[in-house]
Amino acid sequence: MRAPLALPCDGCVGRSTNICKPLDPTHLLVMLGLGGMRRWKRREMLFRSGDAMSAFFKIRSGIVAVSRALDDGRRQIVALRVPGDCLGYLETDGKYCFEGEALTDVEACAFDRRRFDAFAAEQPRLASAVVETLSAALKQTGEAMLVLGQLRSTERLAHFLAEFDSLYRARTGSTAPVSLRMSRREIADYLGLTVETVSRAIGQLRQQRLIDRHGVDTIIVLNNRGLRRIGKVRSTEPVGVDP
Amino acid sequence: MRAPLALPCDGCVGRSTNICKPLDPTHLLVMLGLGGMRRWKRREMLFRSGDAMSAFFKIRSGIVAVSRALDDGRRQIVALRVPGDCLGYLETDGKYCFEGEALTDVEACAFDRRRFDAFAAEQPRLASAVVETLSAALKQTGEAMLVLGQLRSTERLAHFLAEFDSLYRARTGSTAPVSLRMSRREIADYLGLTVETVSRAIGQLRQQRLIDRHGVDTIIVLNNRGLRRIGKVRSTEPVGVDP
DNA sequence: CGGGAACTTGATCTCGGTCAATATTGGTGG
DNA sequence: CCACCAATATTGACCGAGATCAAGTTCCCG
Repeated sequence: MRAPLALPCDGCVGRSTNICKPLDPTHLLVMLGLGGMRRWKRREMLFRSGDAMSAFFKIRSGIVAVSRALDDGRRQIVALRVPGDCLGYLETDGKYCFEGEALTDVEACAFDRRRFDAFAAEQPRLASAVVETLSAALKQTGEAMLVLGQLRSTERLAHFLAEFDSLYRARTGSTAPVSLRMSRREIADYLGLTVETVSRAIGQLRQQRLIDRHGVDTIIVLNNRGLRRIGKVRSTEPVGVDP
Repeated sequence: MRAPLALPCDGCVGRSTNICKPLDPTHLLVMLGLGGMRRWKRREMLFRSGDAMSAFFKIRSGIVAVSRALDDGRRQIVALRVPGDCLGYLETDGKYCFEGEALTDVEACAFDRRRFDAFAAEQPRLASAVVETLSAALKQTGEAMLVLGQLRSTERLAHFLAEFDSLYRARTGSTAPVSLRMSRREIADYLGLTVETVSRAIGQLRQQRLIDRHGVDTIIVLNNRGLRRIGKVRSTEPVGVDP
């Protein structure tokens, strides 16, 4: 259960205004002051580590990678954010402390942080939603640390694919094959591996008939349960039954 | 800046009551209903993954490891919590989702979660302190993912020692050598390495005169800055100057 | 089509894991 | 307080997963 933070940009697709799921319309207008919905193209940065922070974002469509880089070029993708998720919330004395990069074309609402904080201070409901969101993120990163610290390369990939597949299905309700839209480099930076190793791991899982490919960036999950077993996913999904 | 969450157990050492840094004494009595201060001995569990969650904890003294384990024995320590920190806050449908193990003898205050939530819902100040605490934890885990995913063994150890040393100094104000009180296994489980590799990495850093040892579990940091350079610590410390 | 980027595949190397043999150490009881 | 012993740590030899280096190959996109 992720992203319980309901914000006014929700459910506004195709309308002429961003405000339609109100808590309290008067306040929402204030919050949206920073610019409401914005768009980014694939590979563009929503924000950079060290930039002065003004806004955080709630994704309407697309996928964003939140990452942290070393001077020597190594980088670690710390989380993937999908529609409904928030990002760009963490700061270190007024500056973003991670990078946010659009992995696909992205639409997101920007919220002025100062105004949001002021607003949340008077809205216990909203404040506790923020706590929920942060708690969920913290659980995820705990799991991610287990993956990075303890799993081998193929286990890591299986874990990732199973989780992403489940998340994608849960969010879209779709049965269509998942299109990752992530390059090998991006997957590698997420899993703490090299592109070559990711490539080989994909080969292995394919040989085991757990996944298949249609084009480079569409990976079809044939056997979610099998992936979960290999990836040591402890959780309760998936819903459907497969071989 | 960690652990901004001020709770009524703070500053109560040596008094006959736990309540002395009040926000509002009437409410605090309610919150403390679960039992106030408790003690654990080294190696005891404060809570286990899967246990029904009733309380979370704020550490008065000692160090606690928060971890996640695999069925096959592998485990990953996800965070170290020191005096002033809270832990045991995350849950998955009413159950703890991590393990909390005392690395030293520990004193901590237990807070009934339900009552705390109810209380926080009416105290915007407290709610935003929770947000602060979770945000800080999330920044830490982001950094930890970078360490696990991108750094080599000696870099990981250097990073860890530098951070722990700084944290320890900041919290205690002491100049005395840091006594880790962690076994090689615990360090290994934190850094995603084996005990042998940790042992060898300690040897290397010692050869470089960056650290020294007095007994097995007291590691003396001789050159914090040097460790930070090796461990790719980007942050702003340390305060003092050393060679 | 053509060219360049991304991906795959193969060969080799290296870091860290594994296994095994000491060496320390700290806790316990005499 | 000391001696002993089990637990923990160190060290060495070897191995293997994954990194690195180097070709190919495929896939986009103009």
